[in-house]
Amino acid sequence: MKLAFITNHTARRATYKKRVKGLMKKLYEITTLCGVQACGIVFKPDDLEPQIWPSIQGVHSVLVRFMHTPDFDRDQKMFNHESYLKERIQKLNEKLKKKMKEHRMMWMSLQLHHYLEVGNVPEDLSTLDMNDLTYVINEKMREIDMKMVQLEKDERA
Amino acid sequence: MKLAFITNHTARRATYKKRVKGLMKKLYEITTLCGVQACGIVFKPDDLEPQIWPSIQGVHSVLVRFMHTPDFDRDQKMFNHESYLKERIQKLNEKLKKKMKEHRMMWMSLQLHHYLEVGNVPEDLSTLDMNDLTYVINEKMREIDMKMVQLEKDERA
DNA sequence: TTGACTATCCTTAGTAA
DNA sequence: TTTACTAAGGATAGTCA
Repeated sequence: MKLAFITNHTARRATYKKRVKGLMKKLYEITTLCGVQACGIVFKPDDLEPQIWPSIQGVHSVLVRFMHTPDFDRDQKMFNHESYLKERIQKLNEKLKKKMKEHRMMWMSLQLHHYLEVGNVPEDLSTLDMNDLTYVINEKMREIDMKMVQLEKDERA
Repeated sequence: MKLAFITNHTARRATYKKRVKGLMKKLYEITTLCGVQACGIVFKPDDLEPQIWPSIQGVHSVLVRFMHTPDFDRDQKMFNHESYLKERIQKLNEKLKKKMKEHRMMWMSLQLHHYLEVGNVPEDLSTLDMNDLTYVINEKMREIDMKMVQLEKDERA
């Protein structure tokens, strides 16, 4: 097997699940066998909460020790909340925008497919003034799209 | 082999050396294969410097992120204004996603209906009243707009 | 101590239910 | 989606130099 990013989503997920379990087991084993203190932290891209070993308290304990090692500059602004927040929100928004676009396109194909296969319409929508509604909605959608484009431009600038 | 502390000093040292190497390799593999962010720290009792992966900078990067996870904040009782803000923005993002999804579904249903009606659109459409659904949709639009503005503000702030 | 070297055991990718 | 299974390859305890 090639040691490279697994592009297939389900395969990657499966591998991750197995390997994270294996990793945590290895951590448990080395600490038990060798009497050392260890911790591990793994962040999945879409998961806010990390996988950790052995526990929040355990990780914390290791981190405190780590931050007191000679090499580590304690005065670094590593826990500057504000700058971290900004960065994180920006990334979140980028992801969100991407997802929104993808979803919209997906829905269009799905709906079209549904029409071609089944050929029916939701009944509660059949009495609406479609011209007015679609106009308003399309306007709103365009505004949102433009905002998104603007945001992307701003980010690039 | 029994999974317990190896009392023999040399044997323990040998095992440690091998297993630490294996552990770091596993970390490298899971990050490469699954595109996740991870770090590992191991302290030997007699060694001041820990074994780390991937590097001081890499560990640092993961720790910054870890220090900002909700659970850790809660554990640290760091209920300051910034973490409150972060939580709020997270909730906002979630709500926005939800609204966008709802909105997309409705919009696509409407679009589909419009599509189906093309060719035999009733001529007296303009006499139909906007009903409750129109109101609901416009409400949702406004909410989405407000969230977008809020997010943009937060982003710039 | 360290660095091979293997036999054994473990992990896990792929597969199927 | 998860769970179970298994062959293949990988990790490593024990050993020797």
